Amino acid sequence: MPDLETRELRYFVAVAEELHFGRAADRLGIAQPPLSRAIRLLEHRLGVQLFERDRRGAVLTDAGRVMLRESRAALDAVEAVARRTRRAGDPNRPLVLVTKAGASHELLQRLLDAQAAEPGATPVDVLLCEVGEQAKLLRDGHADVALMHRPFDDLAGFDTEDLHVEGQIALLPAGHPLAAREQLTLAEVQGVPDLPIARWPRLDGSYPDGPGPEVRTQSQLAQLVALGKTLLVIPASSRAWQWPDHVAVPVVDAPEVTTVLAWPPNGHSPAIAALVRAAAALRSPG
Amino acid sequence: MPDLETRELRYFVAVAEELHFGRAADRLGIAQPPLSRAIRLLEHRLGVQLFERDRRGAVLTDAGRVMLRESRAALDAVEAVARRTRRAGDPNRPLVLVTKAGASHELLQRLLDAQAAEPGATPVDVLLCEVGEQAKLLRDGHADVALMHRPFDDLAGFDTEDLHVEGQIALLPAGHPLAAREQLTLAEVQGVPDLPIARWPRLDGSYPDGPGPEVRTQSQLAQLVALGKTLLVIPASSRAWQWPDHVAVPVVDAPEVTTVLAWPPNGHSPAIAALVRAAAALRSPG
DNA sequence: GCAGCCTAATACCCGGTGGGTATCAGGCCG
DNA sequence: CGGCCTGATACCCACCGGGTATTAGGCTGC
Repeated sequence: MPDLETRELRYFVAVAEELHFGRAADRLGIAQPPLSRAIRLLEHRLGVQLFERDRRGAVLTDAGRVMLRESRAALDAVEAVARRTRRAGDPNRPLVLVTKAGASHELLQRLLDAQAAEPGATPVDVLLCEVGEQAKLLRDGHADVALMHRPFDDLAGFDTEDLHVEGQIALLPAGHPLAAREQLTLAEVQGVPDLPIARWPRLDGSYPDGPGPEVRTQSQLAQLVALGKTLLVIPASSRAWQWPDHVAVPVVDAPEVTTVLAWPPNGHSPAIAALVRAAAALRSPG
Repeated sequence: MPDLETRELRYFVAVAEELHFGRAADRLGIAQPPLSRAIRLLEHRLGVQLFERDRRGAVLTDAGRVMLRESRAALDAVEAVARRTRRAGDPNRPLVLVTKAGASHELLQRLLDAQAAEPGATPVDVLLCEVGEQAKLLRDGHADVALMHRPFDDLAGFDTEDLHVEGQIALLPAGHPLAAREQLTLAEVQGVPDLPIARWPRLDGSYPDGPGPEVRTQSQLAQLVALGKTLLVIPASSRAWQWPDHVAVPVVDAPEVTTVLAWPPNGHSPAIAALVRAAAALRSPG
């Protein structure tokens, strides 16, 4: 049985995401018949049915869902080969550190300063991305290390070093009754009917049910808070980007948030190792 | 720039491992000229030199070493797609748990019993492998979960659950002077000139320097111990497979060994989740 | 109930490219 | 200097991945 080719994986992923052979073929820039044929050959080779063909398109079987998950990981790994190899060929390549736009700059600044102070330190490029994208960028080789937040981010499959632990605060409009409180509980925060908590997309892109507005990016969220449409529970250090007329109140029983440095587990490059050392040194005495 | 195909990765890995185009072509079952061409196209597409061509074959550049590491991971991921998808299509597939041959059966037995006791438990197949192979089998989809040992095994990239912590013992011939002691230290054990400690291969397959015999498998080792050629420092629970005329003495300052359950981080299948729950429950009251 | 559509599947053709064979080129060695 | 062992070049072929045209089968709506 011949091995899978990445082309076949890309074809499968396209169909699995579109659930429609025609649109998937469009997206791939090929015609529909060869795509249908490729998928059926794939099913035949694997001995597994991946789609239930329906008049209205196609739906994934259980095996298809497994394959989709695995295929995405494999394609990221293949992309990472190309990216990391190219970057390794560049003699004075910088490290790429990715972090959420809007997260605290203070910790990052200290980390960069500490690392730059070491002799022969590799320069570090900082890449800002939207919430939840760090893991993908790390996996597909766009970035070398990431600042992430437990328990929010998907840390599966990475090596990590804890940098900082902090509590969370609620961000409220200044005039709101709760804004005068010294502290709040999660129950109180979740029970405010006029300020429902915004909903973030899940890993698969869908949104949980609930009254709050759907939100994809930090800037959307910032705007909604400015409009007084929602409230936020965020790490204390993120207070930096609150609007002038908002108030931060500690939420005493919210889970603690740990800022971690994460990197892909394979073969520690010296540059990454040095950065991790700097990070570890930063934490213990500080 | 077209994406990398797994065929190209396999070609590259073959050459990188053989460091010889002719032998690599042999191994791949193709002729040498197309292989040379494929590699040079690859270098051209990536814009990176991967090999220094020498008369006596080829040697890897720095970028080539990066690519080799990344390629192996990517190929494992692609293989895992096929394996896991096939297995997902099998309606009553068992979970495959891999563990080192020769490790303690006691803990494993308790784990299997605990899991089997739950209603609707998935059957579990046990796969035995040689030292250090678990990680690869887990990565390429041959196994679903593994019993591994920190700090010995390569746990990078897996989710883990600690199961058991224990000290280590030295295994000696019964007649040896140190066999009469109540306990030993690492320094004493390493200083026995007539019983040098055996050497295991590193991750890349090479052996560290030293006086002890080179060893690849548990059975080789068992034989050497039986012959009185070497001594062992091993987790206390592995005492089970000692020969009749050998003696176990605790090594007080040896690092503690943690037995962990490890599994690939992507999308927790219910079956794995149930096994992990059983494992966690096993640990806390026990 | 039949016409029209929207889906995926089938039939068939074509060209690019991956692979084979034969050969070349250049150092090391005897 | 001549064998020889390396990778590189030249050239050819056939396979298969992709395109176009068409079919098949439902659901929808008039």
